[in-house]
Order: sequence, then C-alpha cells, then structure tokens
Amino acid sequence: MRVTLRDIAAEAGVSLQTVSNVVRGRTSRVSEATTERVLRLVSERGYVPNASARTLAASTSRTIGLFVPAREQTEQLLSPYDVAVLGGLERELRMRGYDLLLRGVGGLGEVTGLVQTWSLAGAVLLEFPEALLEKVEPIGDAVIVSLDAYIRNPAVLSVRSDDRAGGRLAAARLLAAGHRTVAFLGDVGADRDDAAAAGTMAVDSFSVLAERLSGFRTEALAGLATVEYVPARLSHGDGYALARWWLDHPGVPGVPGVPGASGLSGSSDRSHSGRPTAVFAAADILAIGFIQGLADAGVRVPADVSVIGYDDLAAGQYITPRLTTIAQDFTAKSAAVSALLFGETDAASPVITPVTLVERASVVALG
Amino acid sequence: MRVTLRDIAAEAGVSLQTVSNVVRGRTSRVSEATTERVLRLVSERGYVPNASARTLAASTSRTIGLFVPAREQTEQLLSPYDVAVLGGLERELRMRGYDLLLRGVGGLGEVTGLVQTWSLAGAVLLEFPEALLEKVEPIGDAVIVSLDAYIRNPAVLSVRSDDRAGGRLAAARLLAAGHRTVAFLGDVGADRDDAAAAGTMAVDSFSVLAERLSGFRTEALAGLATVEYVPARLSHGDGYALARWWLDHPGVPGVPGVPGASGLSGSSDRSHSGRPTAVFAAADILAIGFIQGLADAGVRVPADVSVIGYDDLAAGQYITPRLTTIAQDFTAKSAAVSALLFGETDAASPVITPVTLVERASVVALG
DNA sequence: CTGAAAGCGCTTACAG
DNA sequence: CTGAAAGCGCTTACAG
Repeated sequence: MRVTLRDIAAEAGVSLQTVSNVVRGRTSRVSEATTERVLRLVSERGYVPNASARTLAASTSRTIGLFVPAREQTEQLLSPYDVAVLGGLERELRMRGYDLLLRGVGGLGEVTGLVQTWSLAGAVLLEFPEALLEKVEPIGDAVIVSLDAYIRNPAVLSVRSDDRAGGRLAAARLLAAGHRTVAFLGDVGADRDDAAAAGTMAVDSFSVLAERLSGFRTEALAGLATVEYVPARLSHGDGYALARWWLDHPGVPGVPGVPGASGLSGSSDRSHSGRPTAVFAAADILAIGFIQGLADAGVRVPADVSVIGYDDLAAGQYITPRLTTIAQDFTAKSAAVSALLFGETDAASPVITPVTLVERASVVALG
Repeated sequence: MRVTLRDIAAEAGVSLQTVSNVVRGRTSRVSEATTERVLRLVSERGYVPNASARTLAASTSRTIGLFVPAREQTEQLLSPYDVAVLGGLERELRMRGYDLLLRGVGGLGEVTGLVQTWSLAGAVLLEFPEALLEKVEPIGDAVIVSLDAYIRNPAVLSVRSDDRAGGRLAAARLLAAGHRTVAFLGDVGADRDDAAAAGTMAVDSFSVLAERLSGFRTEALAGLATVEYVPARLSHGDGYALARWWLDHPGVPGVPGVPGASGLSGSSDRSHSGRPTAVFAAADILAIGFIQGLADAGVRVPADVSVIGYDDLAAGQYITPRLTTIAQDFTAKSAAVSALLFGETDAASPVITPVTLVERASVVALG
C-alpha cells in the first residue's frame, strides 16, 4: 500500500494539513521541531506525493505540454532542431520540479483538450504554422508559448532568435570573403498581408525566414551584392535537390559553366546576375543537403561555392566541410521559454535570443 | 467553468455513472438511445475527461513514462537513436489513447518516484546501464520495458534488435567484398561475470555490443579473416579520434603506410595482422565520426578503407560517402515496446527485432 | 440496463 | 502555529 499524507500525519501526531505544508516547503507556518519530524518520517516511509490528487484539488498541475505537429508514420516526430530545444527545456523544467508531456497533435483542438484534461500549467508549441498560432484562444490560466513565430495573437507568447541580425551576419561574412553574387535558400511563403487579403489562412507565411532574408538582403545590397531568392522547404531533401538549381544556373557571362569564375572577383556590378558564388541556407539541415547534393555532382564546397547555414546543429560539424553557420543560443531559448512559462517579470514576449557567427570551413574567400 | 460528467448527466437526465460508461466506450451496458444522447451532449458542451480525477479514482493513468539518463548541461537529452525510437513509440501510444511523460533521471529512485507520483501504467527505460537495470524492483503494477539490454531481471521486460545476426551480416558483407583484415569498433565493456565476481556493479558491461562483436567475429573468422577489436564509446567524437588509430596502425608488411595495399587482396592469412582494410563500427554515429576523422586526414572512404555501421540513422545518408549499414527496424521496435507495455499475448520478453543490410556507398570490393 | 454511495489523496479556504 | 471540513471529478463495487 502506498503511504499517504494521512499516514504520515497519524505517525507524526499532527494534522494532515501540517504534513502537506511541510511537504510543499511552506515551513514558515510550521515549527522547526515538527518540520524535522515530518521530514524524517517522509523519508523513512518513502512518501511520494500523488500528482493526480494534487492536481485535482489544486486544479493545476506541475506539468507543461510540449506539442509538435504529428507527422506521417515514416517521419520523425522531432527534428534535430526540436531536439536541441527540447534538451534545454526538459532540464529547465526538471530543475523547477515540473514534468513534461510530449505529444504529436493534429490541430488546435487537441492541444486545448490536452491542456484541459491534464490541467497543464502551460504549453509550448513547436513548429506550429503561424496561421494556426493566430487562431489560438486562451485556455484557462495555461501559459502558451510558441517558438520561432511572428504573431500578433496576445494569447500566445513567443521566443525566437534575432533572425534579422542572423541574416545580416551571414551576408556580412560572405561580403567579407569577397562574394558579390549570393543566394538565399529558404521558403518565405505567402506574404502575411496577401494571405489576410485573400481571406484565407490556408496559405501560410514563414516570417522567421522572411526576417532572415530581409536582414540578409539589406546587408548584402548595402555591400553592392546581387541577391537571388530561392524558395525551398527546410529539409535535407530540398537542399539536396537544389544542387540542380545551382548547376543549371546560367554561368557568368564569358565564363560559362565555370564555378567561382575569377572574372567575378571584386565585381560590384549589382545588375549582373551570374551563378552565385556563395549561398546562405536559412537552416543547417538545408545547407547540409545542399552541400551533399553538390558533392554528389562533383562540385566542391567551398572551393566552387561557399555555403553558410543557420542554427548550429551538431550535424553541421559532422559533414565535410564543417559548416560555417549562424548559431542560435539554444540555452538562452530554453531559459526564455521557461521564464515566460513561469511568468518571470524580466521576460517580456517576444523574447529575442542572440545569434552569433560560427566560423568553420564552408565559407572561403573568393578567387 | 469546465463541464463535468455531472453536468452532462444532469442535462441528459441520466446518472453520472451512465455518462461515465458512455464516455469510456462501455456502450454495451447502455441503451442505444441514451448513448447517442449523451454523446451528442458531450460533443456539444465540449466535455473532456479530467485525467487527474480519473487517475485518482482508478489509481492508474493512461500515461507511460519515457526515462533517459539525465546528461550534462551541454549534452542533448536525446541521441539521434533515442529520437528514432521515440517517434514510433509516441505514435503507438497516441493511437491507443495513452500519453507520454518524458524525463531525464539521475537514478532508479527517481523512476520509482515518478511512476508512483503519476500512477504510470508503464515506464520505458532508454540507455540505462545493464547493471542498473538488474537492480530494478517491481513498482506496483507498472510494466517496465528496457531497450537494448541483455538482463536477467524478470522485473524488466526488454526489446532489442538481433544484434548477433547484425554482426554476422556486417562480417558477411565485408567478406563478400574480399576483406580479410577487419576491425570492430565499439566498447564491449567489462565482462558481466568479471564484474559480478569483483562484487561491484560500478563496472558496466554493454552486452548489445558484445553480441554484435560476437556475431561479427564468428562470421569473419569462419571466412578466414583477421578481426581486431577496438574499444570505443558510441559517440561521434570517439569515432573521429579513431582515425589516429587507423593511421598509426602498423602497415601491411612490405607495403608500409599504404592504405588498401593490393598485397592484401585475397589474402586468407589469419595470423597476418596488418592495417584493417574494412571496419565495422557498432553504431552509425561512431562510423560517421570515424569517416570524418579519416577524411580530415586525407584518407578516402571507401577507396582506402571500407566502413559499415549499425542502426541506419538518417544521418548516415547525409554524409559522403553514404553509409552502408545494418538497419534496425525502428517501427518493429516501437511496436514491440508497446505490445509489451500493454501485455499483448503475442509478445514475450525479450522481443528481438529484425535487422537488415542497407547497401550504400561506404563499402567497396578490395583491390 | 441504470442508479446512489463511498472513496481515491490531496488542497483550499476557514477556524481557532 | 495548527486543525477539522468541504470538495476537486472521477471510478469502483454494489444494488436494483
């Protein structure tokens, strides 16, 4: 039989309520002597609180839901990016005595249901489309936090990296290496206002990418470079397929088909649009796929094209050449999510986490 | 205010118990008419069951705990292998109406506590050392399932791949390619009986790897090959570092320092122990690290050395050359865990899942 | 096939 | 600083 609060109370000769107070650390209301006695009993008898009873009585649990869109059977529930976020978050919650419920969901209704069923204290929404996030309505007192979304919905707090700065950093790095014909890989999606105007939410926008592109373009243009925008989903497969785009690209005039043609070097001709000598892939997974696609086609990175990624996933260090990338601060991101979840006053939504350039081997000076 | 069973009962004009029966699908005890009426009300009023009340009353929850050893702050909670297992498991549980609690733990005491606190129906233990698993004691009626462990403890069920067959498959593949000097990369750990004799459990054994080695060695020896055993932790870093081992290896007599020396071709001299021409890394992550380490040292895979892995993680397709490997059936593994968890009669512990050779590009015929 | 009672183990006010 | 009561929303026997 499991030992309950009542058992401890009986043995200690105090009321049930006193034991409850001690167990929850409200020792200011209890004399030192009884606190000590109760604590000893708790440890001796191996008392563990019953979370269900606690939740039922308090109508809130020390549990946070982590929700991810449910995938096809063959796909993984969690992307490497999700895993990076999850690691820090689980740790953060554990330190605070909270537990984590992990679920793939098919829609907003499910998250509402789950939050209610479990009396969750909060929910974090990973990889939810912005259009969906805009529709979220408050669910009791649960705090709802999204990652990497640019939304107006006050019911959903958010944490994201400084995407625009990241884009700028990437452009600056390529500019510094002498590149003047560059490309952005990533799908910015439908324009938010277009979608709204069309009266539909079916068309989603990916503002995170739009921001990265915006920062990248601004900086690149200021450096007198030509920027090409190439839509692509953030997947290894899309990156891989993009090798074709690069190969089929009209070459530099006068130097057709020759990658990294020296004729481009130092060029500041903005109207000129030859094959990019450097590429900014808006996510590492995309960059990795792209590099592999090129490798399979016999194109060398960075000798023929420089590539810079975004995220700084571990996988970026496992490829050849090691990926130069814009690193996210995953620890800061987890901490921010948790600060928002627990209503810490120093965190105001949206929380924007810093971004840094990680120099490795996939970007090289032109010429 | 949340709508409860009692609200529905009042509106429907039936007892609370009847509503409970309908909601739980025990419709055999309820007339069709009232079932229908109750169901309509449930959906109209948006009733969702309260998991805490349910768990408290039934003293068991529809929740499974997934426990992983807690890591250092900098490490990720979940390895790519864990992610592969988790994906299928979460889906399996979701289909059955179960939820998943994910936790990093510091010891067995924590899992016991968590199982009790949440009245978990079951727990799955990922990456737990076998020595620890042997010490697990029954926790109420909770089903405890481990992955990839060879244990005698009847309190812990287990699911693993056919490690020995996997080892044999790897050896057979290398043999078929003409390799006769091969190596096994992976840490078999302390011998189980040695550890027991020493009266300590601090020294752990890794039977999964011992089995893979055993299968590999048996098959390789039967093919008259020389097998070298090289201890290494299953990490990218250890694999990377192992490039040194290969480079510093005494070369083939008469052909010092020349990798893949043709003098070796077709050799069946078992006493001869030159530099391995092929390597079986007991986990993909190790194989990937090794390949990169070699690449950085200017050694080409598979031209200079062939490499075969184990697991078939997605990452194996993201490197150059694509990794030839022994694939685990993660879907089968998830299904088996779930079958064990829910006491399906067709599943007897240990469940051994099949393994297959996935041919890609990192193994090539010698010479 | 349906109903009234007891109880799961806590917390939340409210008294002393 | 400590205690007795009520109640959270269900499920589990047990009656009819």
